[in-house]
Amino acid sequence: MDEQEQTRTKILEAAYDRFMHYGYSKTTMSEVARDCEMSAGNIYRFFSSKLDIAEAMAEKFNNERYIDFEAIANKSTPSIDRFYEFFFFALEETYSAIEEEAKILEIAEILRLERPEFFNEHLAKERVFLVKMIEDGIAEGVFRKIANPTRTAEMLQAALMKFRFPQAYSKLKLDMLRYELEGVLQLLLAGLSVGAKEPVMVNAE
Amino acid sequence: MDEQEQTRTKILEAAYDRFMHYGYSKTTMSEVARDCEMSAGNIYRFFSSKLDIAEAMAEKFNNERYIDFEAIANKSTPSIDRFYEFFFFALEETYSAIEEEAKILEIAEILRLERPEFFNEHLAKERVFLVKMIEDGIAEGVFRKIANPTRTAEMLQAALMKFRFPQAYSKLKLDMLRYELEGVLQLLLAGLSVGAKEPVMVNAE
DNA sequence: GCGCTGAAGAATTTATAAATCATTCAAAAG
DNA sequence: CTTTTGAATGATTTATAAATTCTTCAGCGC
Repeated sequence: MDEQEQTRTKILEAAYDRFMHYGYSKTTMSEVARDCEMSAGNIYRFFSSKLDIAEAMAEKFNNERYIDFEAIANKSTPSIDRFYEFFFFALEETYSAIEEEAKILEIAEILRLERPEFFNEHLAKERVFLVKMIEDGIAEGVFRKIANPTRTAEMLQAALMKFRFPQAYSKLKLDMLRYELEGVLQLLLAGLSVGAKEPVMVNAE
Repeated sequence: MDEQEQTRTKILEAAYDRFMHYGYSKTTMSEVARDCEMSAGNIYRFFSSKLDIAEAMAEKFNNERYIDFEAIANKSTPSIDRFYEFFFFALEETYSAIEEEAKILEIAEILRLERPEFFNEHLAKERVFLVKMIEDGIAEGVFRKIANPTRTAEMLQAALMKFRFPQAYSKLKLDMLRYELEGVLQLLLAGLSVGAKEPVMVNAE
C-alpha cells in the first residue's frame, strides 16, 4: 500500500467514524480533515468530493458482502438451497445493518439518488452470482432450459427488489419481509423448475 | 342523492379542480370553500379533514379502475391472457395518469405515507380479482393445484409492486417497466403452471 | 517541482420571525 | 334544533438574512 493509498484509508476511516456517529449530512469536510490532521482542501487530492467518500465506503461494505455471496453461490448444496440462502442472507444482513445503524440508511438513500450508476453496478455484480446459480440448477436437472440466464437474473432482481433494499421500499417489519420473501421466492423458483411452462398468450396484442 | 351527499360531491369537485391545477399542498381549505360559496369551517361538516378529501378522490379514482379490473378478470379468455392484460393495463393506466398529471403523484405519495390502511385496502380489493384468475387458471388445467390462492395473490402483488406504483418505486421509463413486467410476469406464471414444482429445500434451516 | 494550506466563492443549510393554514367551536342565523 | 359562520388557536409553511459548507485554486514552504 503506497502513501497515497494509506492516506485514502485514513480519510475513509475518519469519515466512517463521523458518518456513523453524526450522519453523512451532519459531518463536515473540515471535521474529517481535522481528524486526519490536514486541511479540508487537501482531502480533495484524495477524493474528488464528499459523495465520493460515501461511495468508497459503500463499495467497501458491498465488497465484504460479495465475499459472502460468492461463498454461498459456490457451495455444493442444491441450487435451490443456495437461492434461499442467498436472498435470506442478503435480507437479514441489510436489514440488520440499517436497523442497528440508522446512519447507513441515510448514505444508501443519498447514493441511490445521486449515484444511480453505482446502484446499477452493484446489481450487475450480484447478478453474476445469480446467473451461476441458475446455470448450476440447469446442470442439476432441477431448472428447465433457460434461453437467457442473465435476463432471468434481471427479472429475479426486479421481483425481489423490495427484499434487497428493505427499508427503502417499504415499512414492513423483518418477520413480514421474511414471510413475503419466502413466498415470492417459492413462486419464482417454481417458475424455473423443469416442469414449468413459460406462458404463451393466445391473443398476443 | 340526498342534500348531504350533493354537497359532498360539490366540495369534491371543487377540490379536484384545485388539486389538479395547483397541487394538494398549495390548495387551501378556504379556497375550496370559496369555490363552493361556503366558509372553510363548514367543509368540516362534510369531510373531517383535508386528507379525507384526498382519500375520497383517490377512492373514486380506484373505483373506476375496479370496474376495468373486474371486466378483465371476468373475460372468457385464458387466465394467462387475463393476467397479462390485467397487469399491463394497470401499469399503463397508472403510469400515464401520473405522467400527464404530476399532481396525482403528490396525492398518492401523501396517502401512502399518511393513510397506509387505505393502501392496504386497495391491495386487498385488487387481490380479489387475482384470486379469481388463479382459480380460473386451475379450473382450465393451466395452473397447478394451489393450497392458498389468497396467499399466492399476495405474493404476486409483492413481486409486482414496482409495476403497480411505478413512479413511487423507481425512476424507470415506461418501456423499461414494460420489459421488466413482461419478464417477471412470465416467470411468476410459469411458477403457477401445472408442471411447476414448488421448490423443497434439502437442508431446511 | 511537489504537497499542502487557507482564503475565497458559490451553493446550501440554518435560524428566526412573520404569515398562512387546518381545524375547532362558540354563537349567530335560519 | 339544524346549519353556518367567523374568530381563535396551534401547527405548519414561507421569507429572509446570516452562517456554514463544499469545493477551488493561488501561492507558500519544502
